Amino acid sequence: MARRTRPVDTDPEGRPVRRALTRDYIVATALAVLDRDGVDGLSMRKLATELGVNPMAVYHHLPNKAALFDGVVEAVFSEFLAEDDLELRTGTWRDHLTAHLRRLRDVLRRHPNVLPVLATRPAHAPAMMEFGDRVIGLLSGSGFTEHDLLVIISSLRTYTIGQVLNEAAHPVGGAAPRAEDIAALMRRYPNLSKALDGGHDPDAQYALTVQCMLDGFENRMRKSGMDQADTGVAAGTRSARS
Amino acid sequence: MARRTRPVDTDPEGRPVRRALTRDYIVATALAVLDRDGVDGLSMRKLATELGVNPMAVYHHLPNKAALFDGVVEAVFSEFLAEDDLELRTGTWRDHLTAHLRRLRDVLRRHPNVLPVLATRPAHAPAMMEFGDRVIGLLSGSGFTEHDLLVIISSLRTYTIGQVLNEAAHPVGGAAPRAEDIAALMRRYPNLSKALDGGHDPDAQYALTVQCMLDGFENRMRKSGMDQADTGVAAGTRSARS
DNA sequence: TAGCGTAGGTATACGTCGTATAGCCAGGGG
DNA sequence: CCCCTGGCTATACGACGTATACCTACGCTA
Repeated sequence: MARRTRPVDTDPEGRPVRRALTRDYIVATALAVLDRDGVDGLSMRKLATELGVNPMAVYHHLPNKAALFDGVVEAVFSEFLAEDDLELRTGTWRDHLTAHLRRLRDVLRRHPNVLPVLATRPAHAPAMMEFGDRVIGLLSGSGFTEHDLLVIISSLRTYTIGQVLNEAAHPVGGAAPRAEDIAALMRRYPNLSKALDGGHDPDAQYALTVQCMLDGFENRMRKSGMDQADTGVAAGTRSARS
Repeated sequence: MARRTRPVDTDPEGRPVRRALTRDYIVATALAVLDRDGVDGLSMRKLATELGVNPMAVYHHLPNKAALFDGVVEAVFSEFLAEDDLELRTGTWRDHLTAHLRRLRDVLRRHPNVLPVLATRPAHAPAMMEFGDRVIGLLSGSGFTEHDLLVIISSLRTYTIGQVLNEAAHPVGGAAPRAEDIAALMRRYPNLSKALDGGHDPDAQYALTVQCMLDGFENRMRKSGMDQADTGVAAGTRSARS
């Protein structure tokens, strides 16, 4: 491998075979490897060969592996923010928040292998702050204080990430569980079994919990109805059971 | 090291210096090391020297490191269940649930370094199932269906774990952030800054969010008031702002 | 009591990991 | 023209998880 030592190598037809190495390109490749091979499958050395480069080359753009992980998490949030920008801003504050969270959940579910990394890197990701800031700005006229909006959005974000993490269930040290073992184990718990017969729909559980949380926040924190056409939403959607 | 090859070595006074090696003893030692040195500080080799034993000895009691992590998580949950057993069962369903969650949160906060491991190992821990099962049984007479109770308890558990994980903020790949950097970064987001002046109390946020979630669940899912002395709790605690 | 299987430890080794250190080399500014 | 510097390579080190093989005292049966 690496028959030539030149910055731009060429394939037999003479076209460049290796892109210029930048931080963004490295991070994007790392995200792809992570999606494909999981957390334990992403090593600096494998990343380097994926880039067609010496392992140490990466260290000229990123100080260490932790910074690489930071970059990957940031990339995922950037993906979310890009999608989020496309949405129009109509409807009630509840519509805004639920749509926001749905997009967040979609992006996270698209990268299940990033979740263990993302979930343990909470507050200091700039994209995460961007997330909070824009939602607070968006809903600042809806009758909540900024502080309350921060509580709302960060609690919902925490729950959303945790829920997607639960559904993905990719333990950080390897060792995926087998579904039948779980089922066998659960038979030992009668109340759990009773709660689970008739199946269990995680999507419905998520949606229901979010609506309940919004109800609760509105009930305790909302000062008055400053939002247009937004009265009685909680009561009106009482029938929205799964 | 290991001057004698016998299962029980002795110190100069002749007392045994090494306890018998069992799965439980290994797991307990691993938990102690994890608490002290963090996830990246727990290796099979360090654990073995901590036990005064050859690295491979551990593999006679646990198949691999993932199983060791499973055991540690199980041990933490067992700690929680032991404390939980001591509590009396009086008061309303809200009292039960909030007390339950407070104990869970306390135990988790006692082991911040276990959190990244625990949070990525969600459903198949027997102690976690025990958790759900007993709460469902405890609250089965409170006007919720078993299925709804499962939704409630698992959502609250997910939020609780995520919140403690956020507060601990120990990223899985190393790289702890510095508080001043976070503050500097936050100044770039005006809405966030406005929301955070006057300080931010994570305990209050947690308690408030839990109460709001309980309000919401009660509002949408509770059939009738079968619990004693429990009517109007949500409205009655409206003034319990932080 | 002699023999032996086995449980539970040790010894050694392999391949992989993150990354420190040092060298190499083309492009550009004096 | 020469040298500095930025970006890549080469090599090396120590730690990691764990496969494999070996050893040895204990408890069983005959």
